[in-house]
Amino acid sequence: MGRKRLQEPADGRPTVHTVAARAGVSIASASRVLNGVGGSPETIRKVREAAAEVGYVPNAIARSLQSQRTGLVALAVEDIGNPVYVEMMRAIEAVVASSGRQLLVHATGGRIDNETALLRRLANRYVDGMIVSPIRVTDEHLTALTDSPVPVVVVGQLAADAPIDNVRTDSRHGVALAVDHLVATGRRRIGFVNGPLDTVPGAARDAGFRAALARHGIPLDDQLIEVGDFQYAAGRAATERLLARADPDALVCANDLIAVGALHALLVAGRRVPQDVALVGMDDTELARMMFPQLSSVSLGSAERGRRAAELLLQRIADAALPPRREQVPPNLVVRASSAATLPAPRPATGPPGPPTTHPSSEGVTA
Amino acid sequence: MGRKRLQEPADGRPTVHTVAARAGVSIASASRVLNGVGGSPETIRKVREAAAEVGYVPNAIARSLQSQRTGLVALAVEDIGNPVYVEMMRAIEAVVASSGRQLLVHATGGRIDNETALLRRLANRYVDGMIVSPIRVTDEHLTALTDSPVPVVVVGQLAADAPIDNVRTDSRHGVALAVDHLVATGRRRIGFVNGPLDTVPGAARDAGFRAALARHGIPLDDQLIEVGDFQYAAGRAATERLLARADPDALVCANDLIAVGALHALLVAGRRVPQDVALVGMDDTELARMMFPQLSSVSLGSAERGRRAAELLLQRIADAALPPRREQVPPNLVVRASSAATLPAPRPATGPPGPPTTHPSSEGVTA
DNA sequence: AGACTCCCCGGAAACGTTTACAGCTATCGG
DNA sequence: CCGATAGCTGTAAACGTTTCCGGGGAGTCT
Repeated sequence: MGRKRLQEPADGRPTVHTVAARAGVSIASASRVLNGVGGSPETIRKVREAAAEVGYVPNAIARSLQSQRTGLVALAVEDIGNPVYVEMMRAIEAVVASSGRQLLVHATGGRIDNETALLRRLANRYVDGMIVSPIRVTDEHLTALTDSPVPVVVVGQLAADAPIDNVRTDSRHGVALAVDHLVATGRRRIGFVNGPLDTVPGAARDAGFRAALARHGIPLDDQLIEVGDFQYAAGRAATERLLARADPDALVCANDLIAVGALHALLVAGRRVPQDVALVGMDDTELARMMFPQLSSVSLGSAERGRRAAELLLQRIADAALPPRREQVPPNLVVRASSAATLPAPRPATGPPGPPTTHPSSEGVTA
Repeated sequence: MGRKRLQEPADGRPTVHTVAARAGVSIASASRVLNGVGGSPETIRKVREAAAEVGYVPNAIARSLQSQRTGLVALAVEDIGNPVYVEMMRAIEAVVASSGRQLLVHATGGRIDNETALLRRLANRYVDGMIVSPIRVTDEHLTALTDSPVPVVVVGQLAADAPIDNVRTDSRHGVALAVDHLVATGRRRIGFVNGPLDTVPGAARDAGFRAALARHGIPLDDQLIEVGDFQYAAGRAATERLLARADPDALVCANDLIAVGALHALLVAGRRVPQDVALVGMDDTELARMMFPQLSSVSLGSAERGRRAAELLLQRIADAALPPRREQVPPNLVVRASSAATLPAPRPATGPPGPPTTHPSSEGVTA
């Protein structure tokens, strides 16, 4: 004499049992109709009616428990305030949404323990997959990535033999594009404001800068290199330090936030941009176009990388047996007003400045 | 002769059954030990050991189904690229994380159908609660809010009698602060670049601007008012249109993105800021401090509003019977270089400009 | 007419966890 | 020495859904 299951939970919300009882069918039939699979016309009508009457909405958790997927995809980035991640997130969100899933965003603050903790928590299956863009990578990190219980795609540099889906760019080459451009327009005392050297992007950009100078036969001057965080304030402070001890005629910045900080520092110091100092940022975010003058910037294809990472992830979710894949998005220099002048005019003592130099607000020329 | 339940699922991941079997105890005991409630020392040792050996991680979905909560909180904003929402999100995330929950971020794009759809989906119980900052509110929207099945907190203006937790600011008064400041420093031809008038913030700011001018006895000049989106590009375009037909000596902008666009348009047009045109933004985001000159801006306490909204939400999740509450965060003008000059010097035909005016990069003075 | 196919339906199992309940042992107090 | 009590344990139900499986009815073909 089994006691009949409660039709209506205490909190009053209808379940499939409520609907089934009201329609006078079994929960199996009700479920089938609600999922649009099977059911006679009469049953379909009755169930639909009952569902509408009680305002039935399926419980996503119960559904997930049954189907073993949550319809959630996570994205973990260092700093959600950095426009480059906003662009990447937008691209990812578009792909993810088109597959009927939702995006969960985590800010790791670049702290590595934070990120490994996140990877560990993946094991509890709350998301179907994760895209992570780590700026520091340790061995522990790497093992957490490789034996993650849910699919993971990494955006960024990764050891060559790591069997992890990976979409990267070549930021070494990106820095080279910037240096080539500056050298070609007559700059020689080229400074570099970088992020922390113990990060993957920081190290790559540093190597790229040194190699590019060497290729042009320009001796490296340590006084022209500064390091800070990948943030506006750090970029501004680093540039102030650099200007206090050296006199660059161009500045390459490791990302756009740093470049904006550098621009601020240059203008405060009375340098004209680009006449006295040419400026090139990196990431080509919206921020670069907002500045006056507009900033030249090396696009690392963040939106494209995001889009591809999302596609890789969706494919892997669909088929876990896929071999690990690796995609690469080439960097691309966009020249704007901040580095447009061809050569640094010899600094006029106090020349007749005329009307304020009208910077062409050009939309930027792709190199 | 009931067939024994499978100990190990096909996908090989350990469940509490696996652990229990390995430890030689019942799943109930295993669960109790793993949750730290009860268990003899011997049982505790055995279960802990077994769990460690098989690398057991509890399945969050099953747990959620049982406990009726997911540990997820959603935030829905119009544009994730707007720094003001980034600041709000950071504040919310801090509170939410300190309660052991995670934040799910939705970008609605300001499309209202998108937002109501989101509210509907809430009924599937995928999150424990939601913070929403709508820029347009319809009746349908309002009913979706009021009879939402999960707790909702609204950040922004709302009809006075809506029984919904709500934290707001007084952006009318915010605009008034800006206008007062500009009038006090000698400006008279004050322009206004607003967002769409069919949005709640757009309408409030418009009303505030008109009221403030009236209070100072300054006649309203429609030529000095422009409207666009709450975005950089729209702000720049709107300012260009405004400058083409009028000659303001100050500009109030409905948010910082618009203000940055306005700054760009002003500089391209050869206007000096603040000497020719004083500029005041709104929201006081990081962006305002990045610009050169740094932008004065009316802080609407977005971080504070976010923090309070998160706290309201957590309290309501804990106790659904609470009466609806309403909190208010006062606006606050921060004066920086973009509106620092006390009065507009009569425009020199072509005066001796000397070295580029060194804008003090002051940290801003709170009014 | 009988066998076979096809479709629909309902019962019940399953997803993995927590927890109410009852039974057991051991300890302690009287 | 016996009863009460406290603490631990295992069985089973519950969360809400999907889905496997077997039964039954209607239709069709031989």
